[in-house]
Formats: sequence, C-alpha cells, structure tokens
Amino acid sequence: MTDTHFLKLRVRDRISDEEEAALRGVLSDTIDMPAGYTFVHRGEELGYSTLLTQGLMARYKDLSDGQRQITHIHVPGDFADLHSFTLKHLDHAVMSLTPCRIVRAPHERLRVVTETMPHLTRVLWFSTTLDACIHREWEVSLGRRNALQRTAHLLCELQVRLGIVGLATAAGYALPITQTVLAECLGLTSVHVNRVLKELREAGLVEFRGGQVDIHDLPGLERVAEFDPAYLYLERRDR
Amino acid sequence: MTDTHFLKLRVRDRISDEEEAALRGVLSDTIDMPAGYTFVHRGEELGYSTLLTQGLMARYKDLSDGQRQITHIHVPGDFADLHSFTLKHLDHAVMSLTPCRIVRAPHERLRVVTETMPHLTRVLWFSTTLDACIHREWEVSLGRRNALQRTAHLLCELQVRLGIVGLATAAGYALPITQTVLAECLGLTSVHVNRVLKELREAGLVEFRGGQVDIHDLPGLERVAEFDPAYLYLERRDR
DNA sequence: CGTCGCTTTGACACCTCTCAAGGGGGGTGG
DNA sequence: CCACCCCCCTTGAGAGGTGTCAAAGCGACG
Repeated sequence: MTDTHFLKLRVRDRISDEEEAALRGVLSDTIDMPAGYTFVHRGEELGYSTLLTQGLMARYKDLSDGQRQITHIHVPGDFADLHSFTLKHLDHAVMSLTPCRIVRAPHERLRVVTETMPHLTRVLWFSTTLDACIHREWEVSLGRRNALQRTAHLLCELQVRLGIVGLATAAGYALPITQTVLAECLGLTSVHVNRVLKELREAGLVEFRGGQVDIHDLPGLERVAEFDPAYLYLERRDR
Repeated sequence: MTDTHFLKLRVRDRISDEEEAALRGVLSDTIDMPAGYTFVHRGEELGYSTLLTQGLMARYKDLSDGQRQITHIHVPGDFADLHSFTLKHLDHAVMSLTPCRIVRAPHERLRVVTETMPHLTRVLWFSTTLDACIHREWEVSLGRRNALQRTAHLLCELQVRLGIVGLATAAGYALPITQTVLAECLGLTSVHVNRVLKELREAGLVEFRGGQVDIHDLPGLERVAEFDPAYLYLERRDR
C-alpha cells in the first residue's frame, strides 16, 4: 500500500532494492482517519512524519478572522510532513480532506537513514525541496494569475500529480473536496470559485461536479492556465 | 565575510568547530555583481550553490505577459539556491536586487559533506525547509491578507531576518529596492504599493523612503500585519 | 419527509488595477 | 555649471475583478 510512494520517487530517481527495503523499514503503524480531521496541529512537537497512502490531505494556516489558507494539497505517495523531521514542530496544521490512510515514519528511524544512507537521504531531501517548488508555483498563482487561470492551473497540477501515482488520466480524476476547500487553496471565496467553475465548464474545458474532475479539453485547460509542469520535476535524475 | 551565514545557522542549532571548518571548506570563489543581474536562469544546469554574503537577492518567475512574481527575498547569510543541490536545475530564476557579494559552494563538495557529516547535512536540509516555511507564509499573505496587511507583514519579516544577521534594529533597516520590486513580492502593482506605503506612513507605523525602512511603531506594525515570527524558527534546537 | 450541507445565482460594494499626468532627484553630456 | 533625461515616486479618475450578502435549489441521509 506504500507503493504509490515508490512510484513517485522512481519518477525522479533510481531507488535500489536496498534503499527501498530501508525505507520500508522506516515505516511503522498504519492509521486510518475520517475526512476533515486535523491530525497535526500548528506548533505541536512531532516525533514522526506521515506518509499518505490513500486519500487527500492539506497543509493549512488559520488567520485570526477565521479565514484559512491551504498552502499545499497532498496526494497519495506524498510525505505530508517530512519537513517536520528537520523542523521538529510545524508552522502550520495538516488535515485530511477525505478519508485517509497514512503510515507513520518515526523520526529516530529517519535519523538512522540520514546517518547511513547518503543517497537515500538526498532523495528524501529532494522530496521536501519539491514541495517547496510547488509552494513557489502557488505563490505565482496567488500573486499574479486571475481566478480563472489560477483555478485551471490547480486542476492541471493535480492531474499531473495524481497521474504519477495512477489516480488520474487525461480524461479526469476523483477530487472529492468541496468548492470551499478549493477556494481555500486558491485565495478566493467559494462563491467566486463557483462562478469560475461555471465559466470553465461553459468553455468546454473541464467540469467539476460531485467530487469528480472531468477534463474535456486538457490542452485547452493547460493553455488557459499557461501550465508548464517543469516545476514538478518529472524527469529522472541522480540526486 | 561568511560570518553572517554562521550567525544565521547558530540561531537555530549548535554548530561545532569541525562543522564550521567543513562548511568553510565547501566554499570556493567570491564573486561581486551589480544590482539587477540575473545570475541563475530558469532551468539552467547548476554545479554549485550560492551563499549570499552582502546585498539582497530574489527568486522570481516570469509570466508570459511580462508580469513577474518574486517568490523569496534573500538576505546576507542565506544560501540563495541550496535547493539546487537536490534539484540540479531550478524552476525559477535568481537575481541580485542590490550590488551583491556571493561565495560559491560547488555541489561536489556539498555531496562530500552529505556523505560524511550527517548532522551538518541535516542543518543544511533544515535551511531549505526554512525557506519553504517562508514560502508558505507568503502564500498566506498573497491568498488572504489585503494589501496593507501584506505589505506590513513583509516589512516585519525582513526586520527579523535582517536583525538576525545584525542588519536591522527595532528602528529600521536599509532596504535599497524600488516600490516596483516590492510590488513584485506582494502580488500588487507598484501604484498600489505606493498608496499602501502612504497609508502606513500616515498611520505613523513605518516610513519607506530612499531605500530605508524607518519603523516608528514596531508593535503597531506587527499588529496590522498580525505578524507572528514562529514560522522563522528563531529558537535553537538540535536537528 | 425533513434537515443539513453544499451549490448556484443575483445585486451591489469595495479593493485593486489601469491609464494618465506631473514631480523629483541623480547622472550625464554639453 | 547647467540642462536634459531617465527612472522612480506620487496622485487622480475611472474600470474591472472579486467579495459580501442574501436567497433559493439540490441531494444525501437519517
């Protein structure tokens, strides 16, 4: 069930059998949780990182006036909080957006990896820098793209990221979240997201309904978003 | 001249003499460059990372319509592109905002560190995850804070980050950039940044003029920004 | 069959952008 | 030494994108 993670890693690097075994050895308990459950609170001391194997999760920050900004969406195969290994406690919270299955990776075991397996350590390090690449692209969206482009861009990103782990095709993917959650990713209100989705639908590009994204015109969608997947580092390299 | 970097590291962790020596050994040539010089282009293959010792730099992405989003500002002591060690090539460009002095850290030397010095490796890894923390806070600003709060927040962040390396006090700091650059950080137009700065000035909070930030009311400014420096991880911990 | 959460739509407000013009300061060349 | 120029800052007027408020529709579920 952790195969999605190795799928994701192997898109970007060569992972030896020994490394795969070591990484599997890092993992401990499997836990299931319902949707909408905040299982890492801001500032909380963490002794393990969380590998997501099923479902969608989000990193988010709350503001004093009740607003919320989601800073990252996690798909199966992602370490949701590998960065807590170096940070110790997080500057944000992490919640499940759908029912999720996770596997824990205790930090003391990760530490052993970093002390014995340099290449695998670089692969894990890369994984956190890849998260940062996505953060930067979201900054660009939030800062410079209008609501339509921004929404289209997120849908394109998720198509690629879910596609890597076999959960999306060019025709679409399951995205069982509400328009309100989408709005919290996009720095918009749910009312406006609704209007934008209508516009994308009427343009014949993509339809988001009932937790399902149906892509009718992927090139068209990517054109609207000016989507360039380079920031997702899909090519295989040695780290 | 690389002392600012060790100042920054030592705020967050214990660095042994041996580790300091190893890190100094990683560094090679010192280079000076003028303001406004893009010295890392998007997608370019990189064989070294860049430690900034003097001046300000920015990571940015250009959009097809000529807009630009700055995703991060670097202050002295920062590795501007340590993440290129694991990424190999960057998804964004890096430029000098002011005249800068940098020191290069060849990747093959960094690799030796990651194969022999686990703790120092984690410290370097931490440094890239700290960048990601700042990216996330910028996402929150860009997505949820209005122009006034957003501007105030950036000025607070720079006060702290420059303060760590002795380049800011509670009374202010040098910030020799234009309002246009500020706008490219904040996802605004320079015209609107100008209006916001006027509002902050007339509220008696802060004055930005001639490349100098004069803070007249730091608590007031932090209140407007709802600034909480937790995301900058100012406490010392073992990584 | 009622309730509750999510979606959808409309009218209007407001924040930020766009376009435009003028002012100021520093550098450069005559 | 002065004049000019260029870049940046400043301000105004109007436009437009997104938010706010409100109400109705819809579907899942008990």
